[in-house]
Amino acid sequence: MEYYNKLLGAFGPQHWWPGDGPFEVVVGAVLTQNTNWGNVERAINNLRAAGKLSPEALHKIKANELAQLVRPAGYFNIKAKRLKNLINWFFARYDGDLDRMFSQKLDSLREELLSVKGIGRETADSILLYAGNMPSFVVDAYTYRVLSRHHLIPEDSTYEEIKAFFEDTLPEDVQLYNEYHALLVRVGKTFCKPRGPDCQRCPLGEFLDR
DNA sequence: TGCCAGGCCGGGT
DNA sequence: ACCCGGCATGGC
Repeated sequence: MEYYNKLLGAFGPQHWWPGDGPFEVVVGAVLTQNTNWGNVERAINNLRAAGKLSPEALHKIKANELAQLVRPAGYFNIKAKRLKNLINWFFARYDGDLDRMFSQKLDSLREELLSVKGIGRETADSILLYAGNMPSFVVDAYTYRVLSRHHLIPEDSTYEEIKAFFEDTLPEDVQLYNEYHALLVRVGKTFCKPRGPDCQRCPLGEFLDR
């Protein structure tokens, strides 16, 4: 919580995924896998312009046509398949009804999402938190890098361990999880580059090793 | 120009 | 149980 307050004080609210509706967040969560958000926005704009930004439209569209629309997001063939996998499951299991899906219990819904090919932990947690407003902390490469560089977690921590590190010590608050993750991405982008120390003026303090 | 981006899967040790 | 290559566009 102390780190959260430092980051919030340094950067202010990041307002991630506020509007646009939960379905767009679901789509964005898949498209942003290992990809810059700016490219994801282009892909989403393509979908919107083509009238394909709805569960029904994505259910009907063919994977190869979808791939061309999401091309700017990179890995477009694989992401088109992953989106189709998710949407097919979503209709088979929940009849394309987001409210029904998010009325499930968090843990069981998370397991269901993870069973869809192409939906891993971060994507599942992003959907749960940012689309479903469910308290599932999102871990990503920045989270790991920032925490391990500052020796807040062991180098060999797993995803689930890092997730538990936050969930076990923070109040279970959706808005807090939302903002904290966004702030960790922000501080990671600004100060914790993949290479080099370059941690001057980091709100969490400097680290000396790389 | 090379490196990086809000990962995940599948195959090989 | 890890480790690694593949997937691909756009910005700096």
